[in-house]
Amino acid sequence: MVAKNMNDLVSLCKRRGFVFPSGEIYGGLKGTYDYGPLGVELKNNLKRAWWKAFVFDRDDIEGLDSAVLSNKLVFKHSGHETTFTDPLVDCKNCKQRMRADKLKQAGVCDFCGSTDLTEPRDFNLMMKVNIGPVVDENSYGYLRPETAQGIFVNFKNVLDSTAKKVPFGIAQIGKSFRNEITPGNFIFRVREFEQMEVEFFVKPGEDEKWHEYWIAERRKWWLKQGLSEENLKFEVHDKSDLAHYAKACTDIVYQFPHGLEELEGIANRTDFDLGSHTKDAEGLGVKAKVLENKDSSAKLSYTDPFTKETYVPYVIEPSAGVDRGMLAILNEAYTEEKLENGDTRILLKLKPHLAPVKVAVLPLAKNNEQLMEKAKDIQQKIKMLGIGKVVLETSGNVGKAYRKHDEIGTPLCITVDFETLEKEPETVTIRDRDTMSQIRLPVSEVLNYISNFFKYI
RNA sequence: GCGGGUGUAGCUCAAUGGUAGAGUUCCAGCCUUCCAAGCUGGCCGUGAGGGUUCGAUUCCCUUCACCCGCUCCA
Repeated sequence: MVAKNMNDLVSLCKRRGFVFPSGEIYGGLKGTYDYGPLGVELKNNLKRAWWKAFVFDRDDIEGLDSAVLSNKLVFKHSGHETTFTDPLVDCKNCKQRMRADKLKQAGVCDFCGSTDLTEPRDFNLMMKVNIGPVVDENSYGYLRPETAQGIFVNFKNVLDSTAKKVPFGIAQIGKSFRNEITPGNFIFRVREFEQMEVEFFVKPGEDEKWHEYWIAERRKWWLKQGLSEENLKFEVHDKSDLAHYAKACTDIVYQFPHGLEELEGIANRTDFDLGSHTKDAEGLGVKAKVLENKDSSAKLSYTDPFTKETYVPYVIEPSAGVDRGMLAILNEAYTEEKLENGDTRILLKLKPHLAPVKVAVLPLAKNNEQLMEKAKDIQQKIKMLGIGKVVLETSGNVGKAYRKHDEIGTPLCITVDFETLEKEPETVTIRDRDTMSQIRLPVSEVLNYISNFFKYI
């Protein structure tokens, strides 16, 4: 499948209420978007699918929701204060901008060879925020640049309160903030974004095996969300291109409209994180290069109950972007279909569990009170199934209503017509979004049909 | 942040230094017998600020946002 045009996706998102530029009536704010009535449903559905797969369906992962506001010591010891800063230089000759520390030759422009470069300037990617009513030079903290650190600093709390045994993981979904130098490509790169991360703690030496395991798991999960195999690729990072915390990293990349780009990073973070946040790293035999930590009050180690061996676990981190995931899913689902009469039908072929609206109930004619009453009655019954959003669709005529729900990805439309009123037992038609085919069933069977249809994969 | 481009109705697109228009969407009413039907009426707009001018959506400046390229690694 070919990547779609980003403009078509942006336009649909705006038109139907998935995504709006944030604070649009005031001109917007760079790198921020608001999710509308349908967008929030899709996003919640995606997060719920993730949470179910990794927290509910497994016994070796626990959930967490840590604070966005962070004590600055967390990001001092995580290494972000020093490494989350990019020194950039501009070439005065050809006007290109480059990472000062990644120039092919120091002091020489990669593009035109000029040596007329500006002094390196630091771009700090972390958002500093004043905390507390009194503003002074020490009253700041950070909006977390990643959810991961909230997990590491709670390692001991979770271990003490749940009696988990290594290997085990902690999962978290939440907002993170980065002063991206150049936000762009719609919701792909934004300054406020949402992550879904598992930090999976393993015994040193078993880390590479678990790394491979998680790469495979995560691939399977994205396929279940509807991404196609041909648009999903892997990229193994070069040793020279690793983040400060990682020993190895494999990205799951997706063919977005704007290019092949990262959807999720799966990193082997070694014992760098727990090692950085623990006291007495040296005494615990931490292998990663970490600085001595005199601020932490805890030993972040684990003692094997059988062998009595004490060590600082290694961490495998599958870290996915929610917003990016949603963009990938929208891109994948967006379909333009030529109809026999020459019309184009736009539809979102979303997986049922992700669809913002699960079922639309349509009275064939909205000026008929009996049809309306019956439709409302059936809508109520479907709502009681607890599958999600079920709407009564009364705009336009049936054809229009079908097209509208095609475009927002509603998998099933139930139409209440005159036959429903006339015959016993009462029947309605169920229309399938992707095939446009209809079947007629008694209402009682329809409820079963719908429950089964939306039974989670 | 730098270079280049773009901002007119929810969407797609017109027009003009002199009252900003169409299609579609949306809302209301009439109608309705399964895939964007019809009729009537209605809501909504020159991204924001300033300048030139008798008059600016149009020309100039500033700003904001978006798109493409450079750096981004969810």
